[in-house]
Amino acid sequence: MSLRHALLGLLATQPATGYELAQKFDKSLGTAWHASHSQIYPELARLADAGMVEVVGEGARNSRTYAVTEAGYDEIRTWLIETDANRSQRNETAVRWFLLGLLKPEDRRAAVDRELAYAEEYVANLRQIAEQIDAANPEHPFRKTVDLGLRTSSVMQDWLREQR
Amino acid sequence: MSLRHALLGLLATQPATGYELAQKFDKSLGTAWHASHSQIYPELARLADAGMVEVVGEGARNSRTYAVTEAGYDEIRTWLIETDANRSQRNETAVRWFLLGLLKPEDRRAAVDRELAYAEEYVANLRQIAEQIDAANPEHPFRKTVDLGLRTSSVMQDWLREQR
DNA sequence: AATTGACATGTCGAACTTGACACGTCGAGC
DNA sequence: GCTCGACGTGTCAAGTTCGACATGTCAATT
Repeated sequence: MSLRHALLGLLATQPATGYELAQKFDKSLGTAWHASHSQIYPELARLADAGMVEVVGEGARNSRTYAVTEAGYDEIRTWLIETDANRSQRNETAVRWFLLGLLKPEDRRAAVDRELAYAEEYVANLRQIAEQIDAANPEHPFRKTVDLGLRTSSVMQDWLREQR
Repeated sequence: MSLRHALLGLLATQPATGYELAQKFDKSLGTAWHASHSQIYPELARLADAGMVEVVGEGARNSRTYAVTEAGYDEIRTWLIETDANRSQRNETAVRWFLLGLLKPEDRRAAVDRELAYAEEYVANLRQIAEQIDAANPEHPFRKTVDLGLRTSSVMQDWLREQR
């Protein structure tokens, strides 16, 4: 179950409320995994039961801020180093790109242009995130992942242009 | 529901049995979507009910070969050109890479080496597929997707090496 | 003749995910 | 004082996916 580790990872970077985690999923980890609040809250409760996270503060509007415990950090470490990765993927964009070759040239062009427009948007978003991180803390552990995203996006954009 | 379109896409390339489709999911489309036979058979039946695929042959061991109908091809086309992509993703490998930055240097090294070993394997597999396609039919609609895979893999390998 | 392994299809329960519904708080602007 | 929008947590039904169980065929080896 990656949701668990994704949550632990986000909390390891910085303590947060369930609400904030839901936002971070879309903002930073969204390329890798998506989860909505209806999954996040119950999973946070289970993680707290398991002693992997703990409430470190309560704020307005009944909010609870969680942080990773030692046990939680161990869980991340074990998962990354000792467990075999589940390589399962689900990427609708990739399915679409796969099927591009089945279309007639004029249809393909329309589909490719759509994808290029989206890619443009996506890269702009990544650049913005990169700037935000650089301004706040260039040593942020996720900074390098943003770079990876930018590099692969560049390859993908080139490829899409060739498919027009 | 992308499973449906993934199946239609694979069948559009070449008629196949449910069993063959399950293999192709791992072999070619596996990077983009995974589905096991327990999903594939029922979905094929639904597609047949909807008139998007039809049985074009029956072989040994009660096997049925399906092919895409005109209606099925229309469905692919409409999906690619007119529907908005669902950008949701689930990629455990990416989650792992994201969390790499949280590890201590020596731990990170171990995790990165694991990932590099897997990437090596993955690229070797892609190269083999590329050769097979080139030998059989270099114009195969999926050939270009294999190239994309190779290019992005190369970027990812470079990135992983930098994280050691 | 028996065994083994790939071929081939199918079902079912458990687990996961999504999207809608539900409730309430706080701050800013009118 | 009221309204609106963001903040914040929660549940539940419906749909999707996974893994295990189940059944049987065919070809090649022992």
